[in-house]
Amino acid sequence: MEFYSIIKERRQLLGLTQQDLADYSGLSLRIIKSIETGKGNPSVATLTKIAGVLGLELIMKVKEMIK
Amino acid sequence: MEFYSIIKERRQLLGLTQQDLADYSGLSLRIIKSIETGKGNPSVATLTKIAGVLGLELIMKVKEMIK
DNA sequence: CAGAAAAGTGCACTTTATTTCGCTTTCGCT
DNA sequence: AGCGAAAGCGAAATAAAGTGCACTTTTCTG
Repeated sequence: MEFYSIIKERRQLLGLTQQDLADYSGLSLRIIKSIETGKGNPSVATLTKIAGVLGLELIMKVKEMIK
Repeated sequence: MEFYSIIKERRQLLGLTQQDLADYSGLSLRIIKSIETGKGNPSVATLTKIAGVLGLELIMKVKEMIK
């Protein structure tokens, strides 16, 4: 699952509009839109702001190998 | 645990130098250094290149609440 | 169906990440 | 002690993220 779809789904689950997410995260509406449509390449700082609002966390872990 | 320390530890575990990681990921040595010292704010694409080399993955998940 | 709200797009602009150079410092090793 | 490899830092140029505005399209909803 891609970032943008996780963000979009989570936002909708919480009943927030893109404008709400922009306001609460302090990011521009424009960047929220581009990220959710998969056209953006957000920075870690940007993604972290979004994640904070949505109750998500960004983590890096050792990749599971398919057996 | 922060990104940069995970990257650094994983790189060292694999016996790679920063130069190796730069070469394999196609990123500049300079940016590898800044990320590992926590001074960078890389994009998802940049982090994904690094993760790919190190056998790591970047994921976004619902945050666990402390009970 | 009609109107409004939400989502998506294009452009010009500002800010910041990334690159590339070179130099200094630190560390492990014989 | 001294060598070389690796890490850290500075500056200038370039690539790319992020912003704000105006607009179109889609999706609610009444």
